[in-house]
Amino acid sequence: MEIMDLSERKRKILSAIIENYIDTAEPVGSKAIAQTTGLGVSSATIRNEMAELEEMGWLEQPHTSAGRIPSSRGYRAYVDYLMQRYRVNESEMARTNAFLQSRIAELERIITEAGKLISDLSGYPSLSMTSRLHGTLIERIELMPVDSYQFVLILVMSDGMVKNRLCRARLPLPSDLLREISDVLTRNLRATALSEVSVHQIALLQHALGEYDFVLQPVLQVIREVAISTENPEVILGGEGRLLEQPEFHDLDKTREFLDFLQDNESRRQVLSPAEGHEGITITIGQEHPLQELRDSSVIMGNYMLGGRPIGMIAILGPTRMNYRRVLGQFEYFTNGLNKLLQELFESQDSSE
Amino acid sequence: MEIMDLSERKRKILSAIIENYIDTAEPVGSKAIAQTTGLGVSSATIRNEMAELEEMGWLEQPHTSAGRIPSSRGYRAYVDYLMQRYRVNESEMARTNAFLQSRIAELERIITEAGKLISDLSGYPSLSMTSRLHGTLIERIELMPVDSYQFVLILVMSDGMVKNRLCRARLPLPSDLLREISDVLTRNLRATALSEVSVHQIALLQHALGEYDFVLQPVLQVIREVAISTENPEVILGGEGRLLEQPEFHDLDKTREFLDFLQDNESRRQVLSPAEGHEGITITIGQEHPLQELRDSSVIMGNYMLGGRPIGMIAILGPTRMNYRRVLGQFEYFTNGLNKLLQELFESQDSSE
DNA sequence: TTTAGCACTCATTGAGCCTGAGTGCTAACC
DNA sequence: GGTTAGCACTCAGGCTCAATGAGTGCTAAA
Repeated sequence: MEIMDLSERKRKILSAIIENYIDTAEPVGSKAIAQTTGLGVSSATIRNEMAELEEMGWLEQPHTSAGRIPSSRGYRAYVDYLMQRYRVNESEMARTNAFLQSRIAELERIITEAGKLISDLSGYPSLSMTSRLHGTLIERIELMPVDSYQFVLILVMSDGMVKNRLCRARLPLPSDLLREISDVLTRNLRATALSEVSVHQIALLQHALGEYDFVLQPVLQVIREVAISTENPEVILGGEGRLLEQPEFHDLDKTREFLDFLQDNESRRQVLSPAEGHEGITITIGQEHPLQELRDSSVIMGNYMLGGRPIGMIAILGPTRMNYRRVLGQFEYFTNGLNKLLQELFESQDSSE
Repeated sequence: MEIMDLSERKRKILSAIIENYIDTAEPVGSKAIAQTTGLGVSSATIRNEMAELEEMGWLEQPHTSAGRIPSSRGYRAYVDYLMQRYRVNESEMARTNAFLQSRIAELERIITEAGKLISDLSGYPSLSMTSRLHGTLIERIELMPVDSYQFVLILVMSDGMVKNRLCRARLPLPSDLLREISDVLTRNLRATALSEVSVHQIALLQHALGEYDFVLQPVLQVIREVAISTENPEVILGGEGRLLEQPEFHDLDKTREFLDFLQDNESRRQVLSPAEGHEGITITIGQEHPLQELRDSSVIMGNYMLGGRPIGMIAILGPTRMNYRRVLGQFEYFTNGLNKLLQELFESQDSSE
């Protein structure tokens, strides 16, 4: 039986139960529904309807003499069909816009900062990950003097990503020499993917640099590190403390177990796995998630693309009783803004090539 | 009465009680002490000693028929005089050394990463903060091309700190033009403190850059942002979830309150305040800390210096029952390594000027 | 000075009971 | 046929109360 085949009244009752349960975290009784929904029928009628809704699998009962709580299927129907749109309020808009306008132009950081913001707005913990794709190439390598023995190594990638590192030299390096070395490095390594720097190239460089070949060591190390972090992106967890605000995490032992589980980067990546390849927003509710550990949780995930390539993901984690309406509203508002920003960025990049 | 005026036996008993309590988080009884310490006296004797220790203020009793727990004063004596050194084990050494050798040369990051490591090793949450002092000057400003409309702005400070930002231009900027602009910027702003860039300098630059003066906007913005973050350093909290592993945080409401308190950056800075100006390691136990919120907690703080200037702080947060012996051992081992590394860095910087 | 022994205290635990919220069902009503 | 009032029933949560046992202080003897 599809949700839309139900009577208007049943759907109203189901929505009311879900929203009430989301608010209170307590099983919802027939009396409360009769009073609050204004359907003009008695609690007995509601009881009959509720019994049917349970039989059809939209609701569950923790024990005989308790009220009803939504099943995963109930939440799913709510999220997909019943829920009304949440209007993001002034202050949420303001915070989001201020964030987007600040244009923290390093992509890595924009995503992790965005995770914090989302966690702040929603009141649930968030996960965020930047996935830099293999397509990006070395654009430039520059060594800039700090003092005569120290220099900053700067690696610029074709998509504008920048890595820098402070290095010390065995020999004094005057700035014009550094500039020369930078040119040699850039000429040899430009347009190479990070993971494809060849032995041949290295040998050439070693030859070209002569007694200054020691600068190759940090250069290659940075390249290796960036390549590795590209393949094993770190997923950042923020606002974990907010979990405690949810009554479902009042069981200390379980909560600790759950937080332990979230400590591990590999686990975090698996939390995000259902959204892989899905553009836009993905939601998993309760058991829908492949991970056992998340059977009592829901995850709202957003995948961000730049010119067809995935560049990052943000997710919000909450109990299945999460406030889908509000959180989705906030998430969508943010996602739209960010995507517009990314779009602009992409177009400007595009038009200039 | 000073702790060292006590009899050898009393001190042994006090140590044993503290260590037992640190392990179990349960009040310690006379029988347990009689059995485990091997003093060869009966529990009755221990009882007499314990009663005296309590009278002198080293111990407390939660209620008449319970065992004893250490007072703040007791912990203090333990930390200052009684505690034996903890020998850092192989694996802890290995992790610490690997970390230090990786030489994450950006100071900002070394401190925050260090916070994570310390939290991992100790099992308690950690705070970390980089305090860049006002002494540092602009060393160089470089604009590097990404494509014809985009460039990376790189700000290098005299202490090797680097900030970068991806910028878009209104006009195409060929690379030799960018190089020229970089030279103009660097010549005009070099050796200026971030907070002291003058209106005069800006006017000069504006004049010199002509129609390309739009690049000034991002440059000045980055300078402003870095200046602000210098004065209001962010204190980073890591491993907050580990608090839950401590039985003293089994009271959900109090724990949530505590975590809320730690959400605020200003509070975090106040947590670190007792270590300000103190080189080396500072410990506050229970009520010793000026903050009311920390009356049941202890804080171990380390201040890191480079050439006489404070450059960062790391702290571990735990219940007063924290395992001082182990944590201090780990903290000291790490601090020594980091200080040696910083020392080297400083010397090399020094010798080259 | 140490110890054995005893009376006492009190947090913790579990059993038993009560209460109230909520249900399902039935019979009457519209 | 749908709706409702009413009633018997269920069960989680909160309460009291007694039993348990870990631990203490004190005293008298070694």
